[in-house]
Amino acid sequence: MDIFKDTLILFVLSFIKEKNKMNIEPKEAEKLIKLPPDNSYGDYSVASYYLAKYGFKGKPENTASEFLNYAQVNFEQIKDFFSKIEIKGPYVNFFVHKEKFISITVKNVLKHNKAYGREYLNKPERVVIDFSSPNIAKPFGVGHLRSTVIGMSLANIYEFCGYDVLKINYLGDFGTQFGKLITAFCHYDDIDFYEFEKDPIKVLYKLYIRIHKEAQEDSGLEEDARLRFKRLEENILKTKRALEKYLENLQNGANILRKEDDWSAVKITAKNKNDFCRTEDRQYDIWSLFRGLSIEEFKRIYNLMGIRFDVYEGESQSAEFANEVVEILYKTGLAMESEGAIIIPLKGVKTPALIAKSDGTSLYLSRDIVTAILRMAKYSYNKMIYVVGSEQSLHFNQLFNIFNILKDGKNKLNNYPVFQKYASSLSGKLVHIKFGRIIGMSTRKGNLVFLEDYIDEARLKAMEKLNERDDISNNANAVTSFNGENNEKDIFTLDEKESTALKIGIGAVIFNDLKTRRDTDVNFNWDNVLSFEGQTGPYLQYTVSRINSLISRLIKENGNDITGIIGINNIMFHTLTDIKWGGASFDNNFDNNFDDEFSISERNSDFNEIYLIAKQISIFKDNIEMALNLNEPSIVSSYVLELASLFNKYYQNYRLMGQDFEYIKPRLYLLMAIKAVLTNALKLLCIPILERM
RNA sequence: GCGUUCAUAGCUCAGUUGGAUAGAGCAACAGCCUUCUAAGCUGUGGGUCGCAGGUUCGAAUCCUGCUGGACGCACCA
Repeated sequence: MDIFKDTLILFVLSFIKEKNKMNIEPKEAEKLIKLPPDNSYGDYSVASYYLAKYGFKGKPENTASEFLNYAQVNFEQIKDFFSKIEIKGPYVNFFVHKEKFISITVKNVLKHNKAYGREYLNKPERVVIDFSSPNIAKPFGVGHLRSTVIGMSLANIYEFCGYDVLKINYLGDFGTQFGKLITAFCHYDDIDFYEFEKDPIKVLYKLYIRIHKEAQEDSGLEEDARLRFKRLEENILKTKRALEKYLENLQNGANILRKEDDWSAVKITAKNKNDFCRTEDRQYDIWSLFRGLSIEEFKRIYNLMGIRFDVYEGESQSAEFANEVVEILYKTGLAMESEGAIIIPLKGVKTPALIAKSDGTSLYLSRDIVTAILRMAKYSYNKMIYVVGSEQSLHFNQLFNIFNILKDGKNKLNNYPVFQKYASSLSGKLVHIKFGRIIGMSTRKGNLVFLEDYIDEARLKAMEKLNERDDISNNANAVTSFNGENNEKDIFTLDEKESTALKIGIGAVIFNDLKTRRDTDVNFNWDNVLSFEGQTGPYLQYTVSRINSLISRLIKENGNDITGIIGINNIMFHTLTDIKWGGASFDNNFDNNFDDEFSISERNSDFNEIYLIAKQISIFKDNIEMALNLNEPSIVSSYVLELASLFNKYYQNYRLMGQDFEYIKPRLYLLMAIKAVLTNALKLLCIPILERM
């Protein structure tokens, strides 16, 4: 909340009302207020050219002076907040009472603390976010990293803004490639089952590469793979349920578990492997095992990064109904035959949507149609967001267009009432949040990079830096011989050091992906990622631990004075350890009863720097809103970098330790406010927060 | 060929949705640790916003054309 801005908005609206008898919603008028590029121009300005929309037709400069006139005559109404008005071209610039601005802004943060930035929640609409979505039986590569971190961050932002968010991981667990993998598993008899138990995914990945190569020369293997996949699909279709009935069950909340959810029942060893491979039905069991092991592996990595999903789904779950849906669409004339395949012609899209192959089997697109419908029946969402790379734009364009057609052609589906209800309701509710590719990402050897190796490089670099620092402080000890009191606390145990290094590595990796706008391709460069200076995750983590350390030192030094301060306890003991990151648990406790009076005088030499910090803090909410509306986490990234930079400048230039308590007190509040905003922002970005580093 | 998208400092990117003098970070150079964590801070240099037109009070931003890159374009996902 920015009471200065809100006051100014109402003031402009009263001007519009008096002159042109128009009533405008404050929310709509927000655009009229701009922030000047430099605070020598003022603190807020009214851009008069926007007033043309509200009946002020003349030259912007004339409108501006008309408004200036009004503002001067009615200055009484806003004099509590503003001290001066100036006109400059089309802008009418307002200067705030800065001392007041600082204390109101800082107090506002401390009052809301962990909830700062989310005081006004949006309607509790349900949003499904579909992201990450790796392929099973493959190591988690960096290819899925962007979707994962952008999706997770968006989920956090939506949740922060009060939405009811459902995070879905839609696994790529279906397709002929898995027939190939089963073939490989059965074909090679030199599989090391000891290794398989330890790191099943790596073993499977190697098998896949091996069979892929060999199959190019041996068409028999291709044939075997096709056959095994067919058995797999048959197994799923054997127990196929009727779509109408199934949808009805879903909407009634029936929890229908399928067999693949209990993969742990399957245990394959060197001894019984052949039994599985030879039995037609058991192709399904083999695949089910792969799937289960993959999910377990993915969860381990997500856990490492502080990422959690509400639901794991897979394409295989939609495969069951794909053929039936294609059949319905064909029978009702919504789809047609072309060159033996089934298509849906689309307006505005040249390539018709292909929903079934000429051999009748389903495709990615048809399964996605099913998935969106099943999810609607199950979760009744207001909006579903697919966080998928921009190379799939055409696919989603086709998918969304199909739902427009199903809405227009609703009547043709009268024979399938439940299907009709859901299929026709999806138009306009689906969004494709696309992002650019990572270019030039390869290992030193030149191949696909696994996420874990990537994180590990960053982790090692962080470890190196931590060790460097140890060396420096050891040398310092040798020379000056500290009294040891603070020193003892500052030294990491080996465990702490290792977990810190890991979190720094993760912070570096995640922030590197979230700092640029989604839609631009990311040029990958090891030197960039492994540099922890400037606009990086570690810089932000460092800033937080630095501010944290300063706060605790100040509290320690001024302990007696501080305990007497009203309201500080609630904030002081808001330690960093109780902050969960990535898991998105946001505080709803909006009021800390913080009402201590304080101010920072304009006469102090650090006043202008403090004012700039307060200004940055005050625009947090605006930035969150923008990030939400544009589905763009990088807005939060830019914001938090700027705040960190302002703090670091202040920290470097003004020393607090050793000052009078009267001087320290308001600045201590400021520090706590900065810390609260920084941690709130970093949480939204899934950057691990460190108490010290 | 068609479609989508991008082009801003040597490099990586911002640029408040058409507004005031185009900003950061790396890298380069020059400084700052007996004092709150130097993963930091201060300063210097570095720009025909790909090119050419157009729209208007006003364009890095919108429109058209061109150049160059990325991605996609029927039985993969």
